[in-house]
Amino acid sequence: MSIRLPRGTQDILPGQVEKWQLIEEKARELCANFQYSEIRTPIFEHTELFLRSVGDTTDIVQKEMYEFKDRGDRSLTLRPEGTAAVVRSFVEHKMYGDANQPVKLYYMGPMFRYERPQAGRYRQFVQFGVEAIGSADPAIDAEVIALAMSLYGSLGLKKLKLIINSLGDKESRNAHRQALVDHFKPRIGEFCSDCQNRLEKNPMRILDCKQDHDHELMKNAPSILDYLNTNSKIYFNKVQQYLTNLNIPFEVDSNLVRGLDYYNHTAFEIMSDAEGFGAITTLCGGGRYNGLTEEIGGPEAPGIGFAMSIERFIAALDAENIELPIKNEIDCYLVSLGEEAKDYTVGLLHKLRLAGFSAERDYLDRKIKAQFKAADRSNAKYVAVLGEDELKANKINLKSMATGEQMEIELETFIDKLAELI
RNA sequence: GCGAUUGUGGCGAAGUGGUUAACGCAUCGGAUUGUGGUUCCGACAUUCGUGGGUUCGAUUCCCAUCAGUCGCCCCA
Repeated sequence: MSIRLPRGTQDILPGQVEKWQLIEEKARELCANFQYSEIRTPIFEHTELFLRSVGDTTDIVQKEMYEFKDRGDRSLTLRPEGTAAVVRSFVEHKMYGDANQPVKLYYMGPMFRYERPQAGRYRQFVQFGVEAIGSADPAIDAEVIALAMSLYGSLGLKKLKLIINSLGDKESRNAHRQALVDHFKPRIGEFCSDCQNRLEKNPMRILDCKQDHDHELMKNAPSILDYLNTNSKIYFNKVQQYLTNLNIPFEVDSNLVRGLDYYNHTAFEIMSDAEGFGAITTLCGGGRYNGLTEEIGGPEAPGIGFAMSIERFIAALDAENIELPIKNEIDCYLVSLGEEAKDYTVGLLHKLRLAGFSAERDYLDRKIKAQFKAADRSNAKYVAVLGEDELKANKINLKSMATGEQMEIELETFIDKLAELI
């Protein structure tokens, strides 16, 4: 049996990879306009980093980490998400001392989670993410959200839903937490075992439970929004005001609880509304993480960011039947007949390419008809035919595949002539 | 971790306890001795995910295993 790719991974083949390149290109462009710089961090980190940042009660840490020991018996983990590493790097390289503040970074690369693969879920997947660290201005929350929405918009996605919530600051969260415990505790026995565990560790995540979603205590559970203190309330209102100014429609959903422990204040998710998108609808998730830098051993530096999956981005594009402007054309395909002409095309082909044309020839010793078919299949604009006759006369026959028009050209002026035509 | 479902040529897809494993697309060759998207003709799976069992015989029945797909949990 031949070796197949590991479960939950995928090969991105020609024909698909162009979509990736286009999205990556757009993301970089947009980041340049928004003034975010790329940062590249390792694919793996010390396991400790994720325990401290993502949180050891989260599903990511409890059951999804690709954790391994290296030869020095160190516990390392393939990164399950990007924020932890970026913040680690921010602290490690003392970027809080940089002249430009806040520090605005983006990353793009593979993440790893040990899960059962299904639609829109992989063990290795690619995230594009952004982090703005060093500012607690609600305007930057809006900026980060606007960046994500703009990227989706720039490729034509329309059926998007932005959901936001505020988890408040520490004081608000604690007050809410207490209210939740008081609310659920008397009847926690009626909930699923997960929720029973959550009650003490992270009661907020009970709200996120789909199993107990219809329980009556769920419906009148205390909402975080009622427990926001004045500062948190002002902050959240500002974010909403800015989004409105930017003409970005959104919904507030007080049940939106992001899965990672480090979030506070603004949390948001962008979903696809497209039909046939499958069970997974979240394209992008993010939020504010004031306090995370301290968690990792640095000074205080409030941050916010998001991460989006490129796989899901593409799935959303497909679900909306959006054709991306991708073309793969050949300027000139060289058709040759006879040994001598074939030999000659080796050099001519190279010259064409160095002159800036995309050019190709046959390598399978095919008949002229098959060479034309190959040229047609690969969207060649022109086909140049070189046979014994042409070679003798020092000419080449150039044919436009669109019009069928043909002309005889002096071999010496061939490249110049082609340049005029294209 | 749990559940459902599928696994036949490059792709799509029929099929049966017994021998020639349909068909379509793609590809290659020819009709058209040097010209593309049409048409016609021809070629193209010692083999039905892998291992084991039942059987005189298994691609077809059973078991296991691996893999894909979808769903639950959770998430990007």
